[in-house]
Amino acid sequence: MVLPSEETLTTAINDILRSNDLERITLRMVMSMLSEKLSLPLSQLQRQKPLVRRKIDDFLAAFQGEGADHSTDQPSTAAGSKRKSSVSEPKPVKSVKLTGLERAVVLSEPLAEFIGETVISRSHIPKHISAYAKKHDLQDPTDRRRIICDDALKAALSVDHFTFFSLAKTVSGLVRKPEECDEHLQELAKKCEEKIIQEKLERKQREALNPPPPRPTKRPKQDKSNPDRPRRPSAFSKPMQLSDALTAVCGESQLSRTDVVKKIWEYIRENQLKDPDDGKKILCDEKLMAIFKGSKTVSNMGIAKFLSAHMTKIP
DNA sequence: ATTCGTAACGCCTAACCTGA
DNA sequence: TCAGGTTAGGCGTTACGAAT
Repeated sequence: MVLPSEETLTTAINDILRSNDLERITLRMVMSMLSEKLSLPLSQLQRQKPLVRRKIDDFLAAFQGEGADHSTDQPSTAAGSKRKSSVSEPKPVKSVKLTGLERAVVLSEPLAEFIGETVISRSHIPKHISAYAKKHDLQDPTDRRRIICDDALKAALSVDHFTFFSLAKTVSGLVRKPEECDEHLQELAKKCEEKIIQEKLERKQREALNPPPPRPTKRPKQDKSNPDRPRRPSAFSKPMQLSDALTAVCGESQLSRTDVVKKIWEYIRENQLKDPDDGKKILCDEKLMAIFKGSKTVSNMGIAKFLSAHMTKIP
C-alpha cells in the first residue's frame, strides 16, 4: 500500500481546513474528508492520524499568527489536539450549542403559573425557585439547603419540602420537551432558545478574553493486571453478513469476525494449505483466492486485512 | 459533591492466528 | 509478549446552571 506523502497530506488538510468551519470541524471529520479527497480507505489513513493532528495544529498556529491582532476573533477547532491535551487551545466564540440543561422546556400549568412563564431554560427553574425561597425566608434554619414550601411552592411543585439537590429531580417531573407539545409552544421554545444562545455567546466572548483555568480529568485507569476486572461486550462478537466467497469457506453466511478467523484457520488446516517451507505463509486454493483478491499466497498476518470487504452489517 | 438531561468526543476493549 | 490487521459500541468525561 502507498501512503500519501507528507506534502500531499499537508496540501489536502490545508484545503479542507480553509473550506470548512474551524469551530465545528473535528479530527474525525478531517480524517473522513481526507479519505474522500485522497481516495484512500479511512483505515489506511489511520496510520497517519498523528501526522494529520500535527498538521492541523500547524495550520491553526499559522492562522492565529495571521489574526493575532484580533484577540476576540481567534479561530478554534476540535480537530487539533485531543480534548484532554487542548489546554492552550482558544475556545470557540462564534457559535454555541445548547446543552440538555440549557434547552428550553415547557412547564406544567402550576409551575408555569408560579414562575410566570410557560417556556423557560431548564437551568433557570432552580434559580427562580431559590430566589423565591430566599425572598420569603423559606430555608430551614437548621439546614439552609432544605426549603420548606409555602402554599404557593406546594401548589407549584406538589411537595412539602425539598433540598437543592432534590429540586432538580422534582422539576424533571414537572416539565416537558417542546417537541412533545403543540406548535405554539414549540415556537415559544425556539424563541426562548435563541435568546439563551445569544446570552451564552456573549458570555463565551467574555471568557475568550479571560479564560478560566482548565479542569483536571477524573477518569480512573483500568487495572489491566486484574484478570477479573469487568469486561465489556465486544463488537467482534457481533454476527456479520458474509460474502459468498467467505460463506464458501466458513460454511455459514452469518458469523462474527472472530468466528470467521477461526473458520478460516480450520479450513487452512483441514486442507493443509500452510506453506511447509514457511509457516507464516498460506498457499491459497481457489476458495481462498476469491477472498484474498486473487493472491496465490497470503501471510498469516494478512488474513484479517481482507475480511472487511467480505463482511457487512446485518440490518 | 450533590441533582437533573444530553450531546460530543475520546478512550478502551474485545478475538484470532504463528513465530520470534 | 509482541507483531499485524480489523471496528462497533460501551463508557467516562465534560459542558451547562443553580446553592450550600
